[in-house]
Amino acid sequence: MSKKYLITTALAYTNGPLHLGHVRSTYIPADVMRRYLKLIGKEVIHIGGTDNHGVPITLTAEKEGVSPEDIVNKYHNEIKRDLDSLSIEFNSYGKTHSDIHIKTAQEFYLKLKDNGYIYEKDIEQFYCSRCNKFLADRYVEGICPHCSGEARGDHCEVCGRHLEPTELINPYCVNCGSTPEIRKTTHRFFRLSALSKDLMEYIKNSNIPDYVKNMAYRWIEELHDWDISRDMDWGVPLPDDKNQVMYVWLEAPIGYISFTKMLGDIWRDYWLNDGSKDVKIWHFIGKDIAIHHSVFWPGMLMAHEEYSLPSSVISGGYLTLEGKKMSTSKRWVVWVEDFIKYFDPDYLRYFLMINAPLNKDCDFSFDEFQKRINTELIAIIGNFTHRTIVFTHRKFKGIVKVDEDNLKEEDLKLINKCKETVKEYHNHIINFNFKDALMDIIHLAKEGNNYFQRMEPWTVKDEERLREILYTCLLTVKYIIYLLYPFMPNKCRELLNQMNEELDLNIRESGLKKPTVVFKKIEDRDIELAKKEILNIENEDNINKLKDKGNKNKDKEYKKDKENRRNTMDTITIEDFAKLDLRIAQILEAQEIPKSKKLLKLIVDIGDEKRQVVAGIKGHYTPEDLIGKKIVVLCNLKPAKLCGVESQGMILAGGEETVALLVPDRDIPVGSKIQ
RNA sequence: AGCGGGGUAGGGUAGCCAGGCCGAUCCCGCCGGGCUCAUAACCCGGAGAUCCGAAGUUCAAAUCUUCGCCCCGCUACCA
Repeated sequence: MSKKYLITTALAYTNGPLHLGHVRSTYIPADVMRRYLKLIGKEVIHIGGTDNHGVPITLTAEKEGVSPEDIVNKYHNEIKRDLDSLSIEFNSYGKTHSDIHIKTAQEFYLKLKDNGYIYEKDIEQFYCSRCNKFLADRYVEGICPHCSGEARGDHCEVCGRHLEPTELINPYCVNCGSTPEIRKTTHRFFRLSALSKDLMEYIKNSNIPDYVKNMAYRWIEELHDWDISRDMDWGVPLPDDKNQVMYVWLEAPIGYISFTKMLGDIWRDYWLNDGSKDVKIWHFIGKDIAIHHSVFWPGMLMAHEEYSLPSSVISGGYLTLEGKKMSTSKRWVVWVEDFIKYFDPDYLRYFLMINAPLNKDCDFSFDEFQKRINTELIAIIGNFTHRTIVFTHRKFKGIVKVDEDNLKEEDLKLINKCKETVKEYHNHIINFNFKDALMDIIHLAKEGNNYFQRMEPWTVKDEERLREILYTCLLTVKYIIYLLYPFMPNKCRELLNQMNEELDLNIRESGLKKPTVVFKKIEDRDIELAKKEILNIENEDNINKLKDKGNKNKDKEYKKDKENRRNTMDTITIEDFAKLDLRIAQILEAQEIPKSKKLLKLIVDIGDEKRQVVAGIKGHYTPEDLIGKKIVVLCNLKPAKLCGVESQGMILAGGEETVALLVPDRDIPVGSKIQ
């Protein structure tokens, strides 16, 4: 094994906080690895940060009427807070919108230029004269010339064909709807194609997982040069043309280097490739950016010539939520911030790592989460550690130590199992098989339980023998804590604290604190509550299950709880109410949104302007019913996109099975304020 | 549509690349028994799988080949 390790995690994009998918595919595995390497005495640093440039951030900023910096700072802080809340630790955590990064990226660019990898070429791009800017591919939509379907930028949504954006029929700017013109502009290109042989060789010899390799090979077969400049002003300015910025995918990965530089001169030990270094660079990422990290980024590093190439790219699979694809816009997502209000962060770390092998897609479901925690972690591992500590405390008030030479065969058998488990676990971790590593711990705890059962320490009268048995159990507990620590650092610290012990594989004779339950069960009610409040669903099945159990008290409690929550949520002041801009509006147009089950798109007159509002009343009202109706609209609701359609307000309606719109019972003018 | 992954007992999942050790692994669930130190936990035993379908290669296939069916993800902000 190498001595030094540089672990990086994908730079989070600062236009939203973190959700469970992010942490499962990237941050938790990286932190587990980091903690493990540190535990076995390696020099390891974890470098991360946020990616702050690119078009989506400028759009969000425009929408919210603030500067891109404001958006970046807001989400940078939220993302870091989420990472902290899960005990994901960094040696350095930076921002790409920072002096050190901009300087590093510009130097990198100039080096590529000096080495002959950058050239200029005129290209044609859409330019929106109303928005006054060049439009990135995905901000132009139009009709596909092949199938007449709806196409976006360089890709047809209907037939799936790749298009040149300029081929689009009736193109329009997604932002303002006007027809963009084609303008010439001079872009910088990175001579990636010159590197295809070297890249092929590099990938073949690297430790990148096979399926990433396969993807990369296919990519390299048709390697094009890379357009690396953009006509906009939010980003890292090109050092040789201040009117353009670097394409984010060129600039962002350089952040791994910039943020290492934040640690001072030691950055050279990790990045400079002078042939003498024994450093492994591991990039933890989500599978969507595997190509960037296995082809583009190594290509950049090769062209630069001074830096080490990644040793491996660890590409995490995707997470679905309750069997369905996550979607931030459809709000089918669990944010880290919300999750940890209900459950222990260490439980999340455990679950996400044991649920499936890292490279596979898998599902997060609240029921599965509860089951795994209660029946595996708590019933097997937690039970063994707890029964050992409680029993020892009762008998001896402290940790007992004995001479290992006197131990019996059955004792040594368990201790041997501990030692074997350490080896197996090690192999699993360094091969990124986190699930298997956790299974090793479960198996060890099962052996522990088995031993405890067979030895029946509660019947043993001979004190010396009892000490031996408990010593064997306590030692096994220490092994379990040691191995579990990278996954559940806080719970393990708690256990060690109770035992008055250190994080290692020995035990000392010392006093035990009065044991308390460290791994607490997840109750059905917590799961129901979380489902309801996080996912916004009431799971009738599970509520029924509670009833079926005949546990009337629980049922009553649950109902009471529910009512309490309703009541506490209700009281607001008149000032709160005054924040709502509610007005009488008239529906001018209404049409169905084809892709959706519930939504109608309405154009409403709110007095001084017309608004597009999306309403979830399809099936309850037909578009014809609605036109001309006067209704109530909440006008100052933050705009949102539903099923891809912008909604600039909310109409008021009530009811569940039968839905009714709120309408004024006398005729009053459009635009009248509700108060 | 293209690309990637996958279909193994009630639910998850290992094995498949390097065919025989597979009369198929492990975790949960289920059934029976035991124990009472422990968070209704723990321990022992058991039942339960035409390894998606069809054809082929082979002395031998869950594992290789071909065809078909089905699921999921990516290709669009997003790991």
